[in-house]
Amino acid sequence: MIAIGKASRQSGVGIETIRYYEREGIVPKPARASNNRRLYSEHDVGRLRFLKRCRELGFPLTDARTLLDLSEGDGEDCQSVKEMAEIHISNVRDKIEELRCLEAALDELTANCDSGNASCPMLSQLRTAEGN
Amino acid sequence: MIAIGKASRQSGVGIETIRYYEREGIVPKPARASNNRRLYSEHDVGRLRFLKRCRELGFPLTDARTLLDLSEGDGEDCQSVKEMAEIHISNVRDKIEELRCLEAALDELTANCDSGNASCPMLSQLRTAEGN
DNA sequence: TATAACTCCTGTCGTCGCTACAGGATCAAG
DNA sequence: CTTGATCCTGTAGCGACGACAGGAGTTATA
Repeated sequence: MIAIGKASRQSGVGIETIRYYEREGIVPKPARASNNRRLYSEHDVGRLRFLKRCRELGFPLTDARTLLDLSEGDGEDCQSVKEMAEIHISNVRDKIEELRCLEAALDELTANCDSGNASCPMLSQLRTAEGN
Repeated sequence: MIAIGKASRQSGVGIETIRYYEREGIVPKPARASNNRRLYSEHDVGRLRFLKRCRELGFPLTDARTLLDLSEGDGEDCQSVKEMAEIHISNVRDKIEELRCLEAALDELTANCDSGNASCPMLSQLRTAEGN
């Protein structure tokens, strides 16, 4: 059983974040030492690592929580997992598309923006553009 | 001079958002009618539209504010505008790249996820994966 | 043994850009 | 005169933490 600092280092989840997960009920309350300090087991650290990976994959915390629950429950519901993942993938793809449009629009706006210009073409576009 | 609801409709910026911009000092405090209601001029509405377009282009609000200031100041500093825009474009590109990596990782994780599976390959990956 | 330096505790506020109330005043139309 | 739309101020909530403050306990060094 290790203290929170070590659990943080071993899992890659920040100390404040671990306490936040506890407050939010994402992870169960850990054991406490006689001096009131939190004590984590290997299993607890594993949970934190699991959550970390879900977050790195961009899952919202509520999804991460659900995935953790699915992972710890008996009879893994692969179908539910797949559905969640596919919704998430679709959101990611939408976001990519949105950002590509943004990128193109910004490129176009700054195309004629050069240091020699007296009046900035980007600003005048921003002032006068019709709603897209 | 029009009331806030009309200004909202004409600019596409929500009423609460307009008041928020005012509180934050993004736009100057508008005139007030004798009944204490805000009154907006054409120019005020133009400012709101300008901000709306900046936000649609993904600029953070502080940048939008700076762009607005540049736009209203005398002697437009096209160079500054370009710099801000290029930093923003670079952020957008980074984000796209990040999301593409995510997308690939998610695709791989869910590849073997089928309804017939007793134990979910995605969950077991999440449990055992080495830190990337 | 004294003290410094570290880790931990609880609790609260700040981030970003709004959005959604609550609770009230005022206004326009029928 | 009543209904309903619009407006006002002020505050709280979102997501997912991060950064304190202020205190208590622990470990390492002189």
